[in-house]
Amino acid sequence: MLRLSTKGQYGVRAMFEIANGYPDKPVTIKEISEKQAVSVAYLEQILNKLRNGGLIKSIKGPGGGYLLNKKPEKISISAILKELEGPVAITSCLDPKEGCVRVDGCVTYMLWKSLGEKIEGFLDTVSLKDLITGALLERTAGKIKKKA
Amino acid sequence: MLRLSTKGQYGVRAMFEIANGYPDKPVTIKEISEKQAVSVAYLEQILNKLRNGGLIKSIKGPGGGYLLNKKPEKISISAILKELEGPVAITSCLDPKEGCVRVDGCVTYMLWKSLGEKIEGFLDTVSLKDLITGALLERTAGKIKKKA
DNA sequence: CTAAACCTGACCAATCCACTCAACTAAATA
DNA sequence: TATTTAGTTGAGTGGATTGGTCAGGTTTAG
Repeated sequence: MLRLSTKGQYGVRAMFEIANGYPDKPVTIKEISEKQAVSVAYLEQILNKLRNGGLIKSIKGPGGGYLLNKKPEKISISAILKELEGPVAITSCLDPKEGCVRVDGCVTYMLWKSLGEKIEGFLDTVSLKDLITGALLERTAGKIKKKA
Repeated sequence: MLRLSTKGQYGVRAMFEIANGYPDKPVTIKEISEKQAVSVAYLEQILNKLRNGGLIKSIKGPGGGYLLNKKPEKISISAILKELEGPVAITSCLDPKEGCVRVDGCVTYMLWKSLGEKIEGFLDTVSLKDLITGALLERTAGKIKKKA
């Protein structure tokens, strides 16, 4: 359950590759495609969205490619996923584009809302830099492990 | 992103209705259907899975219906959702039925793994009883709110 | 001016979702 | 034991979404 689509997954991996060129070495689609094993055509779709969202910028012509638009530590996983897949919305009631029809379902409403907030809270705290430096390993070790 | 299917959503709502009959008043599919606005035929599928999973039991014939198999506080939302939709698996690499093909993708692997654990951890701590008593409201107030 | 590189939109196969339908079996009660 | 209530099972289906591809642009450096 709660599977993330490939767009989101590939998007994060692509951002990771682009981050490796930070701050001034443009990374081409072809490079990303080869390193992450995703087709160029599909990557174009994904990178286009990320560019429109202001997370990356592109340089055309020979020697061109993609660059981060902000520092890696300023780009959260949450921001990447939101650009590609919209906000976290466990249920349709919680999707800003839809809404809650049944009012007496409020007990479960709070449940899904809480879960969504928890997920978003977590993704907000992880940045591209954390991905690069492997900071996630330490963090999760401290936060998730139950046994000291 | 990360939408839960209706099976999971309806399943939790159905369990909530059945919990209202705990410990000995069987709740019929029809009642659940009416109160939760879900078709009888679809509920049959859902309740069947939950019964096979040992979360509820059924009594046939007149006066029959569905009953919880355990105390409401012993049934977690996590257990309900797992029965209906399988384990949390943000990516296919984390699905026990599939697996990780690319090894160098381990940075994102940890990311999705951590997220999955966080989600599961949360769903484990919420029980049907919490849903009934509204305990979720207090809990989330304490856990999620950042500002004291 | 041409090749490298990005941009755009149409298109498509396959899968999954959210159900419905039809027919069956088991239990209770009259 | 006949009837009725109620759960059981499996197949089927229309529509939406996913996960891409393809063809043909346009822009820019050299």
